[in-house]
Amino acid sequence: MVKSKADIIAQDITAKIKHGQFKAGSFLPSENQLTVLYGSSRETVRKALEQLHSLGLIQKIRGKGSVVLKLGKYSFPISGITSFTELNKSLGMNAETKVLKLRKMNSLPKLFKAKFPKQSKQKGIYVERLRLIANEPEVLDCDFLFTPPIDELPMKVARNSIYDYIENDLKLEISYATKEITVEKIDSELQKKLEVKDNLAVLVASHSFLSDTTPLQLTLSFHDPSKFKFVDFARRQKIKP
Amino acid sequence: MVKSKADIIAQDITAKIKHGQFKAGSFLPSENQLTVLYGSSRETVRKALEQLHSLGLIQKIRGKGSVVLKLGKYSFPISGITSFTELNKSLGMNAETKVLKLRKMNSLPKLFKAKFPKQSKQKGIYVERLRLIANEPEVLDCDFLFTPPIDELPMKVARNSIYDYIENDLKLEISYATKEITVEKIDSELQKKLEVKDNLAVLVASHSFLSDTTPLQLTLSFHDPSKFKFVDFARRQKIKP
DNA sequence: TAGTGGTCTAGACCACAGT
DNA sequence: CTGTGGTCTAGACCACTAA
Repeated sequence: MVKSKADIIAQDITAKIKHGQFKAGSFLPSENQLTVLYGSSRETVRKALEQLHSLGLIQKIRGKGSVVLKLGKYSFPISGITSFTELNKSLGMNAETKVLKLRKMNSLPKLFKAKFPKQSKQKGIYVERLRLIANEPEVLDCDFLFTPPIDELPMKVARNSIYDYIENDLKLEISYATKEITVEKIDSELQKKLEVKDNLAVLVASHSFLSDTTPLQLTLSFHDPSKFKFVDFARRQKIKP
Repeated sequence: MVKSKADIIAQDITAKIKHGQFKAGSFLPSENQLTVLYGSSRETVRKALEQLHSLGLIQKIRGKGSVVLKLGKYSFPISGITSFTELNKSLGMNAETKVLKLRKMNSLPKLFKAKFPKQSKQKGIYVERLRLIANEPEVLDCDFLFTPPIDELPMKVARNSIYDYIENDLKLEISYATKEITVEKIDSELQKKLEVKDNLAVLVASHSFLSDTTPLQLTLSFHDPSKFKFVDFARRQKIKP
């Protein structure tokens, strides 16, 4: 995935915001100034700013300029498609991953059928991983990776980052996902794995796709309710149902 | 809020997708064809398509075209900033709203202080509303509307749509919000209002702002866990933390 | 080779803030 | 009035897909 000029500008400004070079509450240089600074046209600068705008890093005010918004610690990465490994790194959580299961299968495991009833029989790889933070269970991730496009999944990859493997080794482009968050009753086995008191867990069910719309993966993440937190930034839609 | 040419094109294509004129799994007309169809430049058409892309209605594939994605019933409106009233209308839920409290206050109610500790003392209007679907309690919404910009809130507005009042009567532009979803223990009073068995509720805490970054509103929504569902569409970020 | 989307440009005009 | 962001355009070149 090659980065466009607009992407580079967006990342550079993001970095400057993060490092306090552009401070929350103050204005960015004007679009014309950025045009000069980065040696590009105004439309290109505007495409870069549009990215920051939709992420909630800045607010554009007509006639005045672009204000840097103050962002909560978590407001950045949690919504969107971000792997546990990436979150771990960027938040410095020092988490641990235990791989409980990893095997190839010729059809969709029963566990998934309730949440993804429309999936036809399909080969794939099933991975079950427990995530611990400070030695306490936090999330149980159950993944089903479709074959194709994923033919093999080395144990080492499961212990580290599957996304990293898919993007950097297999050179596939993860593009989008649908997610559903609900609260579910869980059985005693799961309750034991997560070490929770109640028989409830927060379930994040997601279905992710490559950029050519090929289905890539189904995931069921069971979270300890007392530790679960989902942070989101949203803009008011112009397009309404 | 005036609509740009790109917005109109985006809405028109969205409508055509909804009405099956452009079918899920098939390709939209090419950008050049849309250029002719709408009598605009290609960049303008592309800005329209970009909106549909980020909403998850289409996927653009280089060298081939833009595919219409099939969207789940709920995938459209639920994330983002959408009022209960709007959701109710678009999903045909036939919901009912009971206003439990409505009064002006000179400082932030205690209830909010835990979730929004950084808010200074501030005048505003407190509204507490119970939402029922099929005569069963679904959500308890507690809102605090800052004064200014909101000076008055007629009872009739609280029973109907506060967002509609803010946007259409007061002509204010609601722009963005931060949200946080957690699972919380609730007291027996709240438990009674929601008519739930467990002493747990899903809490959606949000802070919304006008387009000039003026804080507008704090909301705490307590959901019956067994009925809670949050659906999201996400794209993989180019900009990473 | 022809058609698709991806990117970038230089210029134009507009609406709005602040002076 | 000047400077800001908001919109639109026409044209250019590129990378990719499919025949």
